[in-house]
Amino acid sequence: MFRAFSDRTRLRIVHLLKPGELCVCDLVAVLDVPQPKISRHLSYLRKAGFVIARKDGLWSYYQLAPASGAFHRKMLDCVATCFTDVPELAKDAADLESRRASCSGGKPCCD
Amino acid sequence: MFRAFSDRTRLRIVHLLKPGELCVCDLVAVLDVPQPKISRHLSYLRKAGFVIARKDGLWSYYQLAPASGAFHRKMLDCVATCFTDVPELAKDAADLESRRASCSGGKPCCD
DNA sequence: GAACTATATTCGTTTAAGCGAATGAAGCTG
DNA sequence: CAGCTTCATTCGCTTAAACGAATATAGTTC
Repeated sequence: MFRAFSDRTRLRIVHLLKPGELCVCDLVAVLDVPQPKISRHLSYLRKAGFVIARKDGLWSYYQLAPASGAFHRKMLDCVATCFTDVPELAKDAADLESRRASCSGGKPCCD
Repeated sequence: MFRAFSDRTRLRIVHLLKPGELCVCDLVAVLDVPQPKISRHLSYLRKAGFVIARKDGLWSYYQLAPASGAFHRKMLDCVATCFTDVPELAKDAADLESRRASCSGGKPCCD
């Protein structure tokens, strides 16, 4: 369980997913890591029950899974606190914001 | 940070230390793992700032470190919740209790 | 001080995690 | 259908974590 959060990339993903669901291409663009790496970590988080996937045509959207128990809830709480301490994570959120602003269409812009 | 808790043996140690300080030999006896392994994990936890050591003659006593910040506090909170979910941890606590009963001296009994 | 006890550390090996590159699968578009 | 886009998965490799065995350290007891 703790192991799911013991990786930097996974933490960054969870952080970005906190406000709401995101497309895989958004994560790739904002975190600036190769797409297979993102998919691998998303798969890990999905199997651990921390995120859920939704497919819409060509795109896959991920969001945090609703807490499945007391431990899960505490865990998310704990992660949220951790976010305020790590500057890199704040930068990710800002990057996402600016990306959101630049592509205003209803569909994601993955180019 | 999360990585410190991502190991089964370390989680068991932290669990046993929750009620109060323990001697290394207690941990070795209760968890039934080799002494060097216990010492290695204690060293890990000490460097991560989660436990503190106290030496009294021939024995070393370890206890949980006081929370050093919001994140640390949440983390301990999270771990406490996790304990109720894992049966193996409950067994450890019971083993410690029975060991406590059998050696009633003021000093630990490490034989 | 010699033998013993509890704990810490080192060494070499094994095992698991994470990664890049390439490939596969599925849906869209023209 | 051909080509393109998004995402998932596999393969081989590299790196790091964890381990057992042996050894070192430091304090105790006789």
